[in-house]
Amino acid sequence: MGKRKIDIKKINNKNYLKATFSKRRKGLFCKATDLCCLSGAQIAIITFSPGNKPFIFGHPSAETVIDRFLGEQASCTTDDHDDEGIGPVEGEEDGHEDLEANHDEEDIGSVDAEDSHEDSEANQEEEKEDEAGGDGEKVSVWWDEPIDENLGLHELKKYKGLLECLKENVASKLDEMNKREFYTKDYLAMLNSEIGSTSTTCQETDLCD
Amino acid sequence: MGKRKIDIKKINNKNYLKATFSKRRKGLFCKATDLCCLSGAQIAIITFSPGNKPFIFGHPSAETVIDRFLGEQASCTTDDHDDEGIGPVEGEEDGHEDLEANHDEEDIGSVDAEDSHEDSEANQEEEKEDEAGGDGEKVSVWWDEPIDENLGLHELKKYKGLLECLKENVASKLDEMNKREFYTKDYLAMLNSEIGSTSTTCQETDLCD
DNA sequence: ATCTATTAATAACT
DNA sequence: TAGTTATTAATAGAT
Repeated sequence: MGKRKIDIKKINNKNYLKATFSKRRKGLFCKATDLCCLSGAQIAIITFSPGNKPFIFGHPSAETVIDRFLGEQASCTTDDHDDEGIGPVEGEEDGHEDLEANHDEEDIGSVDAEDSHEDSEANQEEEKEDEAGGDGEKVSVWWDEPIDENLGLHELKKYKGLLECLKENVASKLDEMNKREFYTKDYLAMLNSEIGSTSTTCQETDLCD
Repeated sequence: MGKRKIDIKKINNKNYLKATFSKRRKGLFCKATDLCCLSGAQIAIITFSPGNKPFIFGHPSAETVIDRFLGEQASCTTDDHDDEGIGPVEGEEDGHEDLEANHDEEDIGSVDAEDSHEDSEANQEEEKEDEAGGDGEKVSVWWDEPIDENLGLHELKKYKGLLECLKENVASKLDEMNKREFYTKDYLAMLNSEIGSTSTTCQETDLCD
């Protein structure tokens, strides 16, 4: 999708590698957000960059989705190939509702090691990839642009749109399933508190620019 | 990117929802694969569709990346906001090498509940989304198109390209770090056994068509 | 499931 | 290192 078609093979140039990883990770997380907003799907993405820095995406939170996955895996000891270690997920707890998140409360939480802007859920943090040596580890949640750096109206608008999107998503889910209020507790409460506006349905807030 | 710009908001039409989720999940996994191949990053994606079916992507395997993430998280009990439950990942085990996968052996393993083509790592499985009721659960790994369905030269070519890509990726990593041979055991061995060809660098094997 | 008009992502450049 | 542009890639709507 660039000015020239590139081969999907390992990039050796460190600078190009870093730039490409950053751009494409951002694009990946953006795609994931779109998918969450459009379908209400639960998605977690764990990425370890070439510099070994973790970048996490999660809706409703990485931990929630991971726990659910691991939980289903654990309860699925039926079929096994041979020695693949962990079996697949299966029709466990078949009719498990929609927002299956038997957790306490975490969200698209963001934690950061250098700055400390742990405020909203839909956080965006930019991690400057060091070198492959990878000594400084960080966790990035939901995109880049640390709030402290590009802090401005534009960023806030993006957050707002994102949160509103999640809000609508949760609302839809609840309406659809009409259960699991604890889910709302975590998000709608947060959303309403974090943002004092009404509704933007996250459509034109250029989440992916 | 379609014939008309759409709002990124919850889709209510069930059929459109399913179609969109399928298409976009495929696109998401494709993007993840590209990123893995290009940068050598470790990525895991856990998705629960609107029908509550899990679709898993992982390189080198979902479990590997998840374990690494959870491991770093566990060893990072330093900073904590308040009651967010789980803290972030931090500069733990700072200089941890590249292929940090203290696991036994799993890979982009694919497990499936209906078919049973547990052969290669870079597996692609198509899960027909049921309805939101979600009674039949499955695990999908790396794309759709179950081998048993579209089984053909085209699919094999795609697998081949994908595996070769992973192979090159692993090879690059090893060359770069020169350690963790167990990693190779899982993949290079598999790759060499699964595919009797040479090298395709997964560039023109249209992994994302 | 395929096809195609469009939009969106991004490689190269600045 | 962030922004711009030419192209390619993803995909919404239709078949």
